[in-house]
Formats: sequence, structure tokens, C-alpha cells
Amino acid sequence: MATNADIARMAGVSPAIVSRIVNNDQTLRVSAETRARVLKAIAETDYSPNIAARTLKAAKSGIIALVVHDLTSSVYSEIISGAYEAAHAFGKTVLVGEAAALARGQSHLGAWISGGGVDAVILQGAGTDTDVTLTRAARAKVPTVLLQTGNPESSTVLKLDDATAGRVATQHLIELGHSRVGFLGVDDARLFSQGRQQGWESALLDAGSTPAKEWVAQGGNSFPAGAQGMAELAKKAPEISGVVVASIVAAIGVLASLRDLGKSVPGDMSLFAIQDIPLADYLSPPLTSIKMPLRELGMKAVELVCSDEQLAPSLITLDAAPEPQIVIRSSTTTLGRRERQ
Amino acid sequence: MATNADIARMAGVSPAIVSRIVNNDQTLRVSAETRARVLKAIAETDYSPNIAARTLKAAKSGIIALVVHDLTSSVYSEIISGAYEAAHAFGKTVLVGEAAALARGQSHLGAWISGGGVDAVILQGAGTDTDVTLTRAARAKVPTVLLQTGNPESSTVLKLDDATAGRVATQHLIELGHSRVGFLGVDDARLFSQGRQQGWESALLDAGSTPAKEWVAQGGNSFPAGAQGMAELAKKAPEISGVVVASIVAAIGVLASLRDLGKSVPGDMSLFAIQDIPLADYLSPPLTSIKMPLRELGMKAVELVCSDEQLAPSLITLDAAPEPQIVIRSSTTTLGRRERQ
DNA sequence: AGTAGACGGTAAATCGATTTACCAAACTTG
DNA sequence: CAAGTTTGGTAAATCGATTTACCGTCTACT
Repeated sequence: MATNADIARMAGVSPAIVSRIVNNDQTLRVSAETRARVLKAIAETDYSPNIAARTLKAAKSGIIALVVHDLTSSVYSEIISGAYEAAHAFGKTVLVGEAAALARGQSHLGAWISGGGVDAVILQGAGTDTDVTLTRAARAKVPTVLLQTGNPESSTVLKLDDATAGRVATQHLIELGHSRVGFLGVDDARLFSQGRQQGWESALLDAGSTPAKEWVAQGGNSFPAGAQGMAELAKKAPEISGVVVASIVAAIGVLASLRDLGKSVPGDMSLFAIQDIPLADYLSPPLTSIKMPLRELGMKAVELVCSDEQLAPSLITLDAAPEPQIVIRSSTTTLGRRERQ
Repeated sequence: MATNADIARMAGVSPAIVSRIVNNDQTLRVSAETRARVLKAIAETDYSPNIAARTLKAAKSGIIALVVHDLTSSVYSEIISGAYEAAHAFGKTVLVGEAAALARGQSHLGAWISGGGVDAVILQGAGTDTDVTLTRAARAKVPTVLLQTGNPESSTVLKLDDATAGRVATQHLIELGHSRVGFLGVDDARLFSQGRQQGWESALLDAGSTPAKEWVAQGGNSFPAGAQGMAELAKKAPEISGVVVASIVAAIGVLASLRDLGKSVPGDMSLFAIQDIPLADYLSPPLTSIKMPLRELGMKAVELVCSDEQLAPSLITLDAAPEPQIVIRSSTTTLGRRERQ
């Protein structure tokens, strides 16, 4: 592989010139012929600067590590996409790592973060102990932002407006005539799940309904957990006619679970999922959902870690912009008058 | 951030000792006390070696870039998972990039590859021009393997046994009594799609049936494309009673399309999807599918790029091990006698 | 004519870890 | 006891790009 010095020799100049031409240094003054000779040598040898050397000298790699909790969830792709776009504007590259692999000890990503291989870290869904370890390690070395969950006392946590999402979803069901609306959360330890639950609760209270403790269950973030959570909820709260599911992945399990229970959606149960993904349109029935600004979340996270300001521990809520968008499909319907109390 | 030299100074030794202790050099002979002093200094300062310096000196970064075509597809996560596992065995880390972002010019990954930032490249589903450019660039610098599609004349291409998968899927439908079985491919330019189609064709021929040209359509690798492809197929080949869909993502679109057409699955149409994903169990109806060894594909790819042998242009087919596993769910059923010709 | 800029560069230090070559002192061994 | 060997290290070069400090020539102006 050609090096800077090789090019310099070929073009009959010093390495300094080559470097400054490659980096498009505006203050550089060279004759047109010299520049042409250098560019020719670069083209001939297919030279590109050694990233490691550049990183070493600059103490900046241009890499932002985006560690997602679990790549199997299609929800993340929008976050990743937003992060890419924003990173590009800062002249940086996003590389994606999987936290699950870290947990299994199958990644040396930790060494990369500690060793200055990345300029910043964005951690999605930091729930496990390993995540916590990684968070601590990252925070000590580079700007770090946690997405959707984490401890705002010690880290910079960026989250969506989950309370509004939960409230709007619940209000939609209330407007359709449902007064007994259940809530299937992800995990009551997760910040965003708590927020969505609070929104659900406040919407019911505002409508004059009293949210019962039995109307709440946890359905995780996977198909089987969602199915199990719904089964549990249906058993302990047979009176509910609608349910807000905090994870659309769980909601897919919920659909299967209700089918098994012989309940039709939306006939016997209206189903509202938080998060909107393209798949929602192709399910049976297509799921009514609320679109969360995940792209914007990814973008904002990059902007935060790339800003020069020191990142203080805090909780930053990304407003739904311009406002939360409900996508009404076929999993919700009005509660017939005679069925109401 | 503490450096090697800092540690050396603190422990009263030379940097060489620190380096060799950190790297666990077995040939190093130091007294227990010296080693303890160094380890203590490392622990106190939370030192870890600078990755850029190490990479520069070693001319190896320990990073394998896995560039997937589109992160939104849940199919890839298994490949990624397998790659992680295998990479760990080689002491390397996998970082995931998205080819789509490259195509949009939103990534500097190309510079990383050219600049020696990665030791190897695995490219999944290299279909677009950008992919080709990237492939060429990567191949010239580091070991590169293409997954599932690409030109074996110029690159090392690793693929699954697609022909067998297509054949087994079709045979299953034939055994259920279907003699007119359609095929919905991904894209007739893709190697793996071609292979699956060949399998479909040979199975029909073996069964004494003649695959008609009208029985084939392309359904891409997305929900809407799958839906559209199925609509097309249903129109030009109304006689088919079963269909093999080369992409399970497309198959989800197919389900919606058939619902719109008023055709029941499997009553009016048996549906067999190639690739098995957890979601298949939660669709309505759950999809019969064939499990492809995607984890093994990811692992094998890593093994190839990590082997010391030169990677020659070739086509390597990964055998289904031990043999292709059909997962029978509810989207396929027997064709009733009176419906047969 | 003398001098200040402008022009078109160069030399050398630097980033941090690794590794080869080498070395002094202590300990064996015949 | 002399020679060799082990023990426990050190010094310095190296990887490749970047960047600061300089330095000769011309040119232009007073």
C-alpha cells in the first residue's frame, strides 16, 4: 500500500505537501503543476491516507459507535438511519455494534472505546449489567449518550416523549368509546416503558376512568413475551375492551395470543401499538399505532455527542415534532353502545 | 488519558515492559514485584492501550467490517450473530455498516476500508452500483467476501445452497398434491434468487410437471414489492394452487396481497417461504418455511477472511447442515382430490 | 537600491505502542 | 576461578500522517 512518503517521492515534493493536498488545506499555496503531479501520483497508486496514523496524530477517529441492544428488532433501523445522516453532516461515520454480543463477551468493542478508537458512543436500550459496565467505561473516555433508558443522575439520557405517546394512544381508545383500557408495558424498570404507562394512566384519569392495577401487565420486547403478557392481562382483567401495547414487537405476539384465546381484533379487543413500523401495515389486522420520531432520536443523539459542550448527566426529552402522529389502521374500533356500561 | 509511557514512569520501568505485560507476552521475564507495580499503575489510571497506535504499528486493526445491504431486514441479524461469534474466536471485532447509507453517500466507511482501518470486509447482498464500487475498492486492499450474490469471476462469493432450498420447498408442495406451483423470486439478477428458482424448476420437472414461464414473477425483498409481485402472479397464472416465495419479507407482503384478492391461505393458495424467521410463527397464518443456515453463513464468511490463504475469485456454496429443515406451519395444506386436475 | 511581502515550498517533531537488539548483574558449572 | 547462562530489564527504531516553524527566491514598491 502506498504511503504519504511514497507519493511525495513520486511527485518530487515533501510529505507535507501531499498531506495538505489530500486534506484540502485552504491555506496551502502550491503551483498548479505541483498539485497536478501530486494528484497524478495519488491516482496512479490508488493512495488513501492510513486511518490509524491519522487517528493517532489527530486523536480523533471520526467514528461514532452506536451500540444497539439487539439488532433483531426492526425498530432500531430508523434510529440507525437518522444517526447516519446526522453523522455525515459532522464528517463522521457510524459503526453499529450489538450490545447482546458484548454481553456474551463476543466483542472487543469495549477495548475500542477505551482505546480511543471511537470519538463518541451512543447506547440504545442500556438495560443489562453489561450495558452498565460499558456505559461507565464509555462515559469516562468519550462523550456518551444513552437512548430511551438509563440513569439520568449519572448519564446523559435522551428519550422520546413517551408520556405523550401513551396518553395520545389511550385517548384514541377512549374516544372510540372504550373506558376500560389495559396497558401492556415492556418492563417496569425501563424509563420509556414507565413514561408510556404514565401517559396511559393520566389519559384514563382525565377521562374520569380509574385505571386499575389489574389492567397493567408487562409484555417485554419480543413476540413470545408479548403473547404471554397479553394472556396474563386477559386473565386478570377480562373486563378491558382495549389495550395499549408499549412495544410493537410485543404487539405482534399479542395478536397471536388473542387469536389463540379466540378473541377477535378489533371486535373483542382494540389494540393500539406504540411505535410504528412498516410491518404494521402487513399484519392481520393491520395495527393502529403511533409514530415515534426515531430518526430524529438518532439524529439528535449524534448532534449531542458531536457538540463541543460537555455532556452533563441529564434527562433530555425529544419533543414529538410537530406532534405525535397516529396511524389508524384496523386494530382499533368503536365500542358498540350496548356493550358499554 | 494515560499512555504507555505514563504507566512506565509511574511503575519505574521502561515502556517496553508495560507493553509486554499488557499484551501478555509469554516470553517476558519480570520479577513478580515489578509486574505488580505495573498492574497497579494500570488499574489506578484505568489505562488501556491506544488503538490507533497499536493499529498503526501492527498494520492490523482487529476489525472486520460487515456491510449489510439494508439493516431493516431482520434476516441479517442471524448472519451478524454468527459473524460475531466466529470473529471473537479469531480475536477480532465485527462492526456493522449499512450499504444503503454508503449508496446515499452518508458514510465514510470507504475511506476506512481503503485506509487500513479494517482487516477484512464482508459484504452482504451486493447488488447496487455503489456496492460494486465498494467491492472493488475493498478487494484491492483487504480480504473480501461477498455473501449470497456477486460475480464469482472477480470476487470470492459465499452462498447458501439455494437450489436445494428451492427444490425442497417445491417438493413439499408437490407432496401435498399441488402440481401447479408458482415461484416468486427476489430479483432475477441475484445469484441466490436464481438458485432458488432453479431448485423450484427441477423439482417440478422431476415430478413430471412442466413449469410454465407464467408461473414465475419477481417479488423483491420488501413488503410492498412482495404484494405487488403476488398480485401479478395471481393475474397471469390463476391456475396455480401453491407458491414458493424466495424471500420471507416478500412473503409477508404476499399474505396481505392474497387477503386483498380475497384468497385464503392455505385454502385457496398454499404459501411456502424460503428463510425462516421468528416472526413467521406470529403471522396469520403462520408461514411454512425452510430454515437456511444464516448463522453458519456469517461464521464461514469470517473464517474465510481470517484464513491466511489468499482469497481467489470463486463461488463457495455452504451446505445446509445437516440438511435443510422445513418448518411446517399453517400456510400450506393438501390440495383436495376434487380440486386436482 | 534596499527592503518587505508573497510565493512555493522543506525539515523535523509528534502522536502511542510495539519490538528488536542489546546489556549489566547475578548465578551456575566444570 | 573463568566462562557461560539466566534473570530482569533498557534504548531506540518504527509504523504513517500531520503540522509548526522556517527558509530561500522573486517581485513590487518607495
